[in-house]
Amino acid sequence: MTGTERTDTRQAIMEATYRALCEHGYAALTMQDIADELDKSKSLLHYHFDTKEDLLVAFIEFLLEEFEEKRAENAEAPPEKRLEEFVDWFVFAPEEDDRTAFHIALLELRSQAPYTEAYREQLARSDRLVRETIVEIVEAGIESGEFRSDVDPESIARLVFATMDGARIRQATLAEAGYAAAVRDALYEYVLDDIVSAE
Amino acid sequence: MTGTERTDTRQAIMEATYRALCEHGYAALTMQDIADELDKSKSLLHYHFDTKEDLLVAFIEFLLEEFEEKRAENAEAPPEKRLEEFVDWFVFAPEEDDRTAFHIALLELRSQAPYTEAYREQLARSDRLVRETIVEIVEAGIESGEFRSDVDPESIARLVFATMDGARIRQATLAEAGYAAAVRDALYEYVLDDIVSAE
DNA sequence: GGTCATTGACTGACTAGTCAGTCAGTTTCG
DNA sequence: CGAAACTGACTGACTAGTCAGTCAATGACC
Repeated sequence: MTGTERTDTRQAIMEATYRALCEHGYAALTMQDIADELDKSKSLLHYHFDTKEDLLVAFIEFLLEEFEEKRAENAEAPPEKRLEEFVDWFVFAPEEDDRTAFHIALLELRSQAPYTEAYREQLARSDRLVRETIVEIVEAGIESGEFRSDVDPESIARLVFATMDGARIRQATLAEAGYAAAVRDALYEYVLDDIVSAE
Repeated sequence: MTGTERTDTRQAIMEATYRALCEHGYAALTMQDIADELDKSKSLLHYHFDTKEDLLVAFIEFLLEEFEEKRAENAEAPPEKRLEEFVDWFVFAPEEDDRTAFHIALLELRSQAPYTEAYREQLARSDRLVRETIVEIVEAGIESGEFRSDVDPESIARLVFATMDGARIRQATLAEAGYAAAVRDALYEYVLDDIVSAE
């Protein structure tokens, strides 16, 4: 049972980190903030993770595992619906504050990736994972005849991902509510509708 | 001359800030770093700007003025060329390190905008400015018959801007050289070529 | 069954370092 | 001279990481 308990504590630390990030953001995040959310001492965090960086790398890994689970869930839906769900996943949080705060914190963290190789590696993994997900959806759509067959799934994946990522970032940093949704609509109008419509 | 000198010193501070940002990034930037680049004392910075935040707000303003100048320069070129130049401006720095480092620092700064209203205001101004620039290009293209007339310039501007911004951010944070150029190519293939080609 | 050793989880007090901002003064220059 | 530009020494607030030690649970041994 000790093994489980150790995992429990680490799980609790990850969840406390999530809450602390939402509340304070990444730049202002202190080990004390996480400890407060956990209702344990700061020393405990250092007992489980040598450094703050180690803890946060573990946190990104934790997020990736969650994404992988979610991805497996709706892998069986029809491509058009999967694509729509995926795109909407970005626009999410019309006013769901928690999620917006979290995305902002994640952007702050991402902005440190150029200086921290461990972050960069995890984020590169996440980039591959998301792009592969889109590629799979597009390939499935082409195979089933729902999508036009003369498009390159890799190119589309890159385009869709960059666009929605940029839209979400601009919305978050400008605090302008409708930004991401407006870009999503433009993405559909000028790109995705053409691809989805039968040839 | 005092007025000019004051401007001179402030100009020098802005340039030193630019260099310091490139070298250290935003998160790690200290007033001392800027003072070192300026070859003056840290106290002098506080003589001209009350706080670090004030200095950086002035720096964003300085950048905006530079962009406005540059924008005015090639306002007379044909729309297709202006659009291409604009998009390429994002992709810039295939390996021009200075510029990449600067964009990373700017991303770090942008990631603090949700917490700092003064940053947010300046960035909102910059967003409007860039989008208006694209809108103007597209409108000019429609008027001259070079672009398709059934597109909404505002939508296109939003789409192009979000896409290229996202691409540049992903390239910078993942340290993957070809990312932005690949997205640019996809953007042309699936969006811009359709718009530019005569109807 | 009771005592003793061991271990993992956890804490509080501490250190060492960083950095924005202050202030009392000096230099420069018109 | 007088004002603006500029400096160096200093402070106070803050924070990651350390360390000696507490406590409860587990297990070993007689």
